Amino acid sequence: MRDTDKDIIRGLRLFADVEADKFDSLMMAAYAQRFPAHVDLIREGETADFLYIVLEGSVELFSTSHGRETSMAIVAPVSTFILAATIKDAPYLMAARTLEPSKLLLIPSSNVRTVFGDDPAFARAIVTELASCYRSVVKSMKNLKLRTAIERVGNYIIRLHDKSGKADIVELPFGKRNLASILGMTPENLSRAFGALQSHGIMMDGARIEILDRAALEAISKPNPLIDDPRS
Amino acid sequence: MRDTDKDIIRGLRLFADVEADKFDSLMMAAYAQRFPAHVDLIREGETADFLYIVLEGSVELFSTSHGRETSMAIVAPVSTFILAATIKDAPYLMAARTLEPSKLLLIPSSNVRTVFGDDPAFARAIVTELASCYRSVVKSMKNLKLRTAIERVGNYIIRLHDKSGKADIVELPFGKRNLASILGMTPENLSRAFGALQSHGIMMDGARIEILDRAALEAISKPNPLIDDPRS
DNA sequence: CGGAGTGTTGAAAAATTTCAAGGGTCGTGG
DNA sequence: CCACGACCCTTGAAATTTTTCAACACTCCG
Repeated sequence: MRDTDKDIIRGLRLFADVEADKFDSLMMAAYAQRFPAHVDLIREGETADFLYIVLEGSVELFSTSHGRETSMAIVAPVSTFILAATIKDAPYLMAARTLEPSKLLLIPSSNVRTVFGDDPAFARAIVTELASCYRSVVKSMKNLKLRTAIERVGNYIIRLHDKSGKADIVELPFGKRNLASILGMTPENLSRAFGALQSHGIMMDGARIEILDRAALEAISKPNPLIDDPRS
Repeated sequence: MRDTDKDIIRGLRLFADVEADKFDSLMMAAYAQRFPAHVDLIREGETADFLYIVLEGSVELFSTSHGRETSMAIVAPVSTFILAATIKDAPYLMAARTLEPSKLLLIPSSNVRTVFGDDPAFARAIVTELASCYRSVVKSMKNLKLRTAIERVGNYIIRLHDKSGKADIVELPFGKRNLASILGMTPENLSRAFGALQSHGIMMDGARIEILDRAALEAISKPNPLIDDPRS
């Protein structure tokens, strides 16, 4: 692995306080690799041989059952995925594929578990990361169960707006088909939701969204920090 | 705390390998308490002062947003709840109330975090428990997003059947109103789903369900181990 | 004996999905 | 370089699912 990669990884909260020799032993076993877009990385049901970290690009986590498919999450840099399966040495509950050309770090699960046992700082970082993942899924589930389709779309736009530093125009970070699946609806329904929201403070133009009236958007979306706030 | 309680707790996987003095320091700070049915234990947004463990009875985790409410999970003995908030010292994302008279163990969050740092065996147990919780929510979410209402109800019955050791008659462990919310539908819709399933291998009688034709029930429910299997 | 809470059923309303068609973009191969 | 096909997004209309509203039976408890 290249030293520049190593520096980036060292900077992650997950590894920040890991002892030097433990970190080196993890990195020795790990390797960074580039993948083209739309490549299958893992399949549901396989056992978790590696912990993955997205360094560049983005990865879709999705699940399938009897002919239906749904996106569970999109992982952007810099984040881990399938940490829980790695910890439990259990089969993946979600499949993963690249959405765009991506650079990933793969660390053998057994090494992760070993260092977890040897290095309390790493253990603490792992458990914090896992707790964050858990809370993130809980928020997704609240989003799905407590909101209508239009509210979900509206709040998604509000979050984009916040992330952009309240820019006048925000851009969808991936295709509407994927977004629809993440938000638990069909692409057609997402299209109509965007249409409906144009009377409530936004103006769509392809993947670009102009925020004209944030207050109106909030009025119909009813944001809730305990669902939307990425901190907490 | 009574010694019999202590023995029960010592038997939990979470505490099985904890060093004796660490365990005692946790138990010294903890207390077991009985609560009547339908008592609010915690509210969303409060900070996580305690880790809870259900010793007897059952607890509903639920969430609210702008006048709507949904059940997120029902916690049966012996399990923890709100572990992630405890670890992160963050606000609860879910509220909790007893469903029936219950006995709970409350351990101050700060003690949990301290022992987590001091005792590698406890750290490992915590992270395993948390990973299980995470995987459990992911499965719930797959259940919601990949299945129709009838399939969710059918698979719920199949799980009950399995848990009972394939008894001819199984009993719903809590009210249909709660079950409907857990399964992401209205009580009316659950009623109709039960009705529809009577042509597919079951016979309802109040809270009792007779399993007449497991194969027919599976045919319409399409079970999937990566959603339904509580192990894995 | 009320009265509250729970579960069921029917009918109407609303939300969502499905099906079908068409416009647009992009990349590849002729 | 252009044409074609593949894919994505949008829109309309119909079908389906789900929710809502209303009424009613039943049980449990005070």
